[in-house]
Amino acid sequence: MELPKTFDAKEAQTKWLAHWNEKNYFRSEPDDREPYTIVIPPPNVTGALHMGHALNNTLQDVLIRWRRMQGRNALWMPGTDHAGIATQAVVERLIFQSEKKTRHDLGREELVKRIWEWKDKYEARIVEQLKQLGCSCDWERIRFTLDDQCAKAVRETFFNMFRDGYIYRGKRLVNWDPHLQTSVADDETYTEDTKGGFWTFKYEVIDEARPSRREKQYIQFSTTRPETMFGDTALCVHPSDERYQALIGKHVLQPLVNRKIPIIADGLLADPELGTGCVKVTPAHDPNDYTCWQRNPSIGIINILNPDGTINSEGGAYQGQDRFKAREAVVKAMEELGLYEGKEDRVIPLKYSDRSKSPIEPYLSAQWFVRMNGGGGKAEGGGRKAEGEEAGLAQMAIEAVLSDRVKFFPERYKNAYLDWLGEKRDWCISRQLWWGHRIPVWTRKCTDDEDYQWQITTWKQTRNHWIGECDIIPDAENLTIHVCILNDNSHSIPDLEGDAYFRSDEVLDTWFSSALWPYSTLGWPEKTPELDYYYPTSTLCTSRDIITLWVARMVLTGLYNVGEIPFHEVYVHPKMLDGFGETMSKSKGNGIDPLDIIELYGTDALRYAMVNLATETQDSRLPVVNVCPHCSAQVPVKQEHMYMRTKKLACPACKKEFRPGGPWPIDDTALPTAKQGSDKFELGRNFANKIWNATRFILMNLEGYTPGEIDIETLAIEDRWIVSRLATTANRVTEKLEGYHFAEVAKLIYDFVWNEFCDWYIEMSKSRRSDPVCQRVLVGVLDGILRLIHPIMPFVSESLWHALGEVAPERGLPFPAAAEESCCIAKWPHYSDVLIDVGTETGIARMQELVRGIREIRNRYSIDKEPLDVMVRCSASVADDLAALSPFIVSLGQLKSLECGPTVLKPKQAATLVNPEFEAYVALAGLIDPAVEAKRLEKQIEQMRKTHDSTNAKLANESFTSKAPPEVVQQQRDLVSDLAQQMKVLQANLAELLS
RNA sequence: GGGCGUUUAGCUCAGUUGGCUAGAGUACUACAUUGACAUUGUAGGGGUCACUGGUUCAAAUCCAGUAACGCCCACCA
Repeated sequence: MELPKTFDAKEAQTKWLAHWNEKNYFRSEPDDREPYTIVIPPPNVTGALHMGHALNNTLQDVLIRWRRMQGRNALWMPGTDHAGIATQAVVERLIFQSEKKTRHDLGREELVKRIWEWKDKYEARIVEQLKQLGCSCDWERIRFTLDDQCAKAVRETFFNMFRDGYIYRGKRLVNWDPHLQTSVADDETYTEDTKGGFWTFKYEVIDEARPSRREKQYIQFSTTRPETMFGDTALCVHPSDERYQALIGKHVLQPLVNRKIPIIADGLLADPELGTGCVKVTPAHDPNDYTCWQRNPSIGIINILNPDGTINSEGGAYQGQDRFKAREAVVKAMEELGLYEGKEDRVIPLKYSDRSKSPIEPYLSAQWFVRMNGGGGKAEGGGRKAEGEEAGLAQMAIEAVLSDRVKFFPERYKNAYLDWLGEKRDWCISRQLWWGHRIPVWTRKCTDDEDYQWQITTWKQTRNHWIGECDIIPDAENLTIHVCILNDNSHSIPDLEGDAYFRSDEVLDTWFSSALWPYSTLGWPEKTPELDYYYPTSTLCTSRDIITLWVARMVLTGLYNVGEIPFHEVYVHPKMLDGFGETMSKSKGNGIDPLDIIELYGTDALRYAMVNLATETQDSRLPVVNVCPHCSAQVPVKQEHMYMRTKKLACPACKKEFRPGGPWPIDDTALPTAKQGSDKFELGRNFANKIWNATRFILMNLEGYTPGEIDIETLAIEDRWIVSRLATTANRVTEKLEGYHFAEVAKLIYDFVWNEFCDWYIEMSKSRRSDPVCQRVLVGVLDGILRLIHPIMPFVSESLWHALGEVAPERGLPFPAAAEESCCIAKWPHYSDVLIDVGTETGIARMQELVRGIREIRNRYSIDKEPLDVMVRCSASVADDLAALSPFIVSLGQLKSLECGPTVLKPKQAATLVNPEFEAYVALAGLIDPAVEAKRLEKQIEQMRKTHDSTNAKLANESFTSKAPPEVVQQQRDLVSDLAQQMKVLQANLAELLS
């Protein structure tokens, strides 16, 4: 049997993807085994997967494949996220580009239809990419956060929270676009430095004790937005600002609307260093003032704007004026009143709407919230409550982590989670969008109080009987009634609408449905066998920037809805940065397309690189080069190529032009685009090829292979060694996986395969080609390697698994067994500690040191091939060990002769190798230049002396010998005596050279 | 401004509870070449562990401070 000379990644990917699919290996259904479950962080359907996804999903697949091999019933639940604003914005932009139509031109139904079409296309693309990555998801279970089942879960959650009083109607400042008359999400806005002003005015202080006092007292304050003055409900100073101590608690007169407003102290709002140190408070039109009002609710809050950006009736005479016109008018009026103190020009960061490019107004608007703090307070008996729910939803989620029921890896990320939840800020769940779960609330604006009362009575008495489960939130202030019904049915909606209850236009925050993901995907609210079996899931694997938005909310809703945490462990992986230490993003144009990498290096190489850079503490940089599409030369990427500023580059090698690689929005037909590459991926590709060729070699030398038990007692030392190293490695790999130390897993396997198995064991096996024991060991170790490598590099391992299976279907250490039909379902290796033998490992290490020393001397004297004579002076027991390995030392060191023992004669001209356990003399008659060799020896001795003397000095220090642990002191003593011994040998040799 | 990180070889990164002469990969240099693998092999050079103090017999490692960088959150009337 002979394999091709190199591993063909593309061929293997095509072949095994189809094969695995056909065999249905990744299907999981509840059974008697212990489950291992991961729900995928659903990628947004906004576009293609990027390297962050490649990292995230590779790590999940490693965990899933590993656990599957361990015999767990492994389910990786796949799916995608509708991603509200992000998706809607992308589709809207595209429609506008191609058809010059806005969403208002299309209408809600048409836009949503278009987005669904978009979703179908991109979901398919994402699934295809995940498959290309080798992800072993149970694809039959794929879900979407906006599908019917998720909608059901959303509806159930919303209804329950509504009924339990966790959902309430509240006011909140939103970004209002007066031009489009809609609110916009934060990420739909951009901030631009804009010329503005910094005006200083004064208000008159009302002296209540002596109202007739002649001399009026004023207080100055500054603002960038004079027109909001009608909405001022306070002035604010810093509590420790000495200038204003006497004024705190007094009132001033707002002259334009003749309102008396207080002077308050708030250290969070007022900055004594800025302007006059006094600031006006306009809660309805400024986010900071708004939070100030929340801290000081007594000051009140007044909205002065109409939805179109004109001043409303609160502005008195200014009603109807546009806000910018009003600004000038206000300044003029204040000036006329003698209350204007001056203006300086200032550049102000101003928020604009992405869509209309017009300035955003912070605008007070009614929204739906989920209460985070305290019980809902509405559930009377009957309502099912999770344990600890009285303390509030946030508190439940906090305690789940504090009690270690949910564990974070690395642990430090639990701070981010706890800090954020600790603020217990209510969660605004309504969004003024069209793409998402529509809020299941119908609202009636009642005509008068009588109507309002009648409606409430009706609800209580009759309507809820035939509409099904429903609940209401009455709003007496606005004579409004909100109804939430659990299930739409044939008569409920017409009935409601016939009675002038109209459904909310708004949709839910996209995180509301994501928050239910771990159990909505398993069928909740139905009591499915899946929910019972797989929930709580095992591991959540995510990136740190959504610990708050997503992880915290999953824990919270999981406890509320299911009464149980959603996952036991949260693994937070590092971020991938570009070569300059910046996060990769589309707008910067510094992203890398995983499909480029797969194309150039293969999936296994990509996966290896991802695992290898998933270190414990650090984010990882990934410097890339452009691979010239003409000649494949590697052209480094420079920072100025980012933001897609560089449209073309000339290849320094072939002088032809190309476009730099990256996430370009459109294809350029005129100029070929470079693919991007990196040596990080070469490492993985080379490694896959190394394993391929090691297998290739083994398969070529298996003539006459018979399976059989390995008796470790009678094994040759090198066999004993590699078996011991395999057992050690496998057991450590398992440990590292359990702790999510992915990079160390990659390294352990790489080192074992390359530096031990290939570099040494296979080399040693070459002189024993037809030895059945050696064949069994080779096959057995290779078998273990393929299993170990499979979670990281599934394709190459599967290819080799099948190739090996043809020749050696029965194999194993120490007992042979029939190999499984696929590496996917092969048993994860675990070797008994009996196989580990430290003594043998040190014996081989000594041999390796000797061989390396001989090679070094060969190199130093440029002796290519000529066989050498080597004499090793050592103790009798070391001599025995070396004798057992002497054929290998002779062949690996290309020796003519090797003599070991306590009393060997050293030759006159020899290069010396020293070691605590032996001295080796490599006979080099006539080849040594005594002067050069002497110089080298002197240098070596000098270095030894330095260490020797400093260590000796340390030992002479009594505090060291008394305070340091005895084993450390002993180590140092041994070091000194070893060095002394070795220096003696070298000096003797030096003397002989010079004589 | 608050929080969390990072700073070790030209580059990308390891370095467990402080303890042998600080490691790997890559790049570089020299040599090798038909027998598993040039996606290779053998060897070599390359480090004031960001800086300053402190604790300790002993600091890359622990503590404090400084500087630079990154991320998250808040904010600039």
